[in-house]
Amino acid sequence: MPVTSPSIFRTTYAEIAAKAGVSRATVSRVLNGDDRVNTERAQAVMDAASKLGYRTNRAARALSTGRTGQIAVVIDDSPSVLSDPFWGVVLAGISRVLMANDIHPVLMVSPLESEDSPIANYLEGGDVDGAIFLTVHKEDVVHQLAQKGLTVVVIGTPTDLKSDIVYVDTDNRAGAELATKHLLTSGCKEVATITGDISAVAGIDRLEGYHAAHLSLGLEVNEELIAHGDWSFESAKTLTLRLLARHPDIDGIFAANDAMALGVMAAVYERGRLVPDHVAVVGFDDNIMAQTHRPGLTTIRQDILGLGAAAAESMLSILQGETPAPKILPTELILRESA
Amino acid sequence: MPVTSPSIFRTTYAEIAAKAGVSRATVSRVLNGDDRVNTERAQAVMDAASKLGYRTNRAARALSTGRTGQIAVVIDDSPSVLSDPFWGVVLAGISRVLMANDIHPVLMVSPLESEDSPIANYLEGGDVDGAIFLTVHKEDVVHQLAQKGLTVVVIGTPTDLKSDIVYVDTDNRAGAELATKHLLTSGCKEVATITGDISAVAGIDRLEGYHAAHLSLGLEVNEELIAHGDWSFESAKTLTLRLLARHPDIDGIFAANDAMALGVMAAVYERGRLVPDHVAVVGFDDNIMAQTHRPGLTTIRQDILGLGAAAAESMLSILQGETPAPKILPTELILRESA
DNA sequence: TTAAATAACGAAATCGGTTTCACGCCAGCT
DNA sequence: AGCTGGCGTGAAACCGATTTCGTTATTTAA
Repeated sequence: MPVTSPSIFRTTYAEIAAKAGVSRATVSRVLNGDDRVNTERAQAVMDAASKLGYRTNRAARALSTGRTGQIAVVIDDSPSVLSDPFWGVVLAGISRVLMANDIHPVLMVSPLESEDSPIANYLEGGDVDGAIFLTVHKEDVVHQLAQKGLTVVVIGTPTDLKSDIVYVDTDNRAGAELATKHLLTSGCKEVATITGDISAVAGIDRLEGYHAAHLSLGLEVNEELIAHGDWSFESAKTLTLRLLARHPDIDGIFAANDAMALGVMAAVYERGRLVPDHVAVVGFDDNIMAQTHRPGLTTIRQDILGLGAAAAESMLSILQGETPAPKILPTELILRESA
Repeated sequence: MPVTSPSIFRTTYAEIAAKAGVSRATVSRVLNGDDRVNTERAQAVMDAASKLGYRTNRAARALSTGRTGQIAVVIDDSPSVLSDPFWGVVLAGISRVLMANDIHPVLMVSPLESEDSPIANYLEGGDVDGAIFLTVHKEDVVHQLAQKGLTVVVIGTPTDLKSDIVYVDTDNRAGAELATKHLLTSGCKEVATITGDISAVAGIDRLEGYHAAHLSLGLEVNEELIAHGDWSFESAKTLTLRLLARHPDIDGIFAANDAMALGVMAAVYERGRLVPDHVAVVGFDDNIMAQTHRPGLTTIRQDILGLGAAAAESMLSILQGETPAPKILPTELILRESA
């Protein structure tokens, strides 16, 4: 056993019990807020506990109660998802809420391909009380895990809405509508869009918002102005070049996320045109890139921190035995120079 | 007790023991690779275990061994550190290595102000085998924790090098030297620098690199060309405006990180000058902003994923009873348009 | 005034692995 | 032949908190 002793000092119920002159059972009762204990004794226990610097041994508690006080946060790192600042902020939101409730997030960065990948296996192992999924991995795997009794919350709307999986999401549709309307009502005649991945619900919803904006303003959508990207800077850049070549009169573009909006702008400049003078651009997310880019990107801000917090709250709520409804968070138009 | 039963199925040693016709002790020995067990029996145990879908109960093991198989990853979220993609990637690196060793990272996003903040308290509680600190919080707090027996690894060089705390870092000095040399040897005559926070070692080291580059080329450093920023876009922008006003002949600027490099560029444009034509700019980090910005930012790439991985490896190494040396990771110059 | 109910509390079992200890057995030694 | 030394194994103790189950002591109801 090549192991050094982690010489961290711990006091146990036994010591507190001895010092306070009660049994371990009573110590447990007091420390867990059971009010049926004689006031003086309770006080004695509290005193002893704080004097001895007691800290509960979570492993022991977990073994005894079957609750670990830990929630897995699962991130699919296909290429390198965490390099997107978005997820970092979501993590912060989750962490904040969980920690406030004395629950610890266990980070698992790894693809969750199949039902018997190491992660799935671990999640079933009962070493966490639940799992929050940050990107919709194989949705069916998540389902299977839920089926097996794992408490699950996903961030992002599931494809299969009939499933009763609890989720939280940004109001992508309304946000996209807001963005598109802004372009349409601020002088643009020909507003194109670069969509995200259309196999993802977020991608679909943001496209629907684009449609909805036209509809509510009594305008027709020209299907030729819709180009299907994949959320990436590069895809947006190429698609925009193509769009502009075919439709030189385009004067506004809604990109389904900020990274693509930057790609759009890069393309616009490459064609020798200016943002927003010739082509106005609106993005979606409001991440740092949107703020530091020149010209500043007009975009839809989602409450990312709130998204994480909401997911954590839903998780806690389920763990309390409630059945929270899905939460859809509102968005906000942030005006900068690009539109 | 407002609690639902997490109905996850578990099999225990007892069941395996029964099925294989041995004692629990033997099951434990087999499953932990003790080779002193009769081969046939061992095989029987293995079969039974896999047939029953055994998964070890980490809480039970932790209680028994005193090792939890968990490492805290502590992030100071003063403003909102996680919105910097840098840390997300570090996290991924840590996670990858740890998971491969069946150790789980527990995320703690919270300021670690004092020795008795909730986090410090938790870390002392022994519910993790060690802690990796992502931004150097109050360095003395980390020391105190180490003193109390917590196994500690920090990312970033500590101010107090005499302390024997294990750390990993990027070679900031060499990277900065590389950046500055690139500017000096590609035609720039007046190369300024916007430093990072000089109270941080990374800030100091990158400034030293700037000096070293001049020195090794036999050039004098003009102290007036050094402006002290705080890593932020804004600080760099204001400082650059001031520098350019006072020294119009500046034709190259090394910014101590990418965010500031973008600030520098913003300022340069605002003065009506062009990058790299009039002023060449080099950053440090190579984050997404560097890649998506126009013009592309020439910068120093650090191996961020490797940084996290190295930290995790050092942690594992300490846990094995070894005493790893600090690791300093090399950097690389990435050429784009800005210089 | 007595029986039944209730309150306060401790002894002991429990959660599921790990580890010490002792026992039986066989090989190798004198 | 009689010992010593290992080896393989299981019984049982143990980690620390929780919880059931009784046992007293104190009320309340009859």
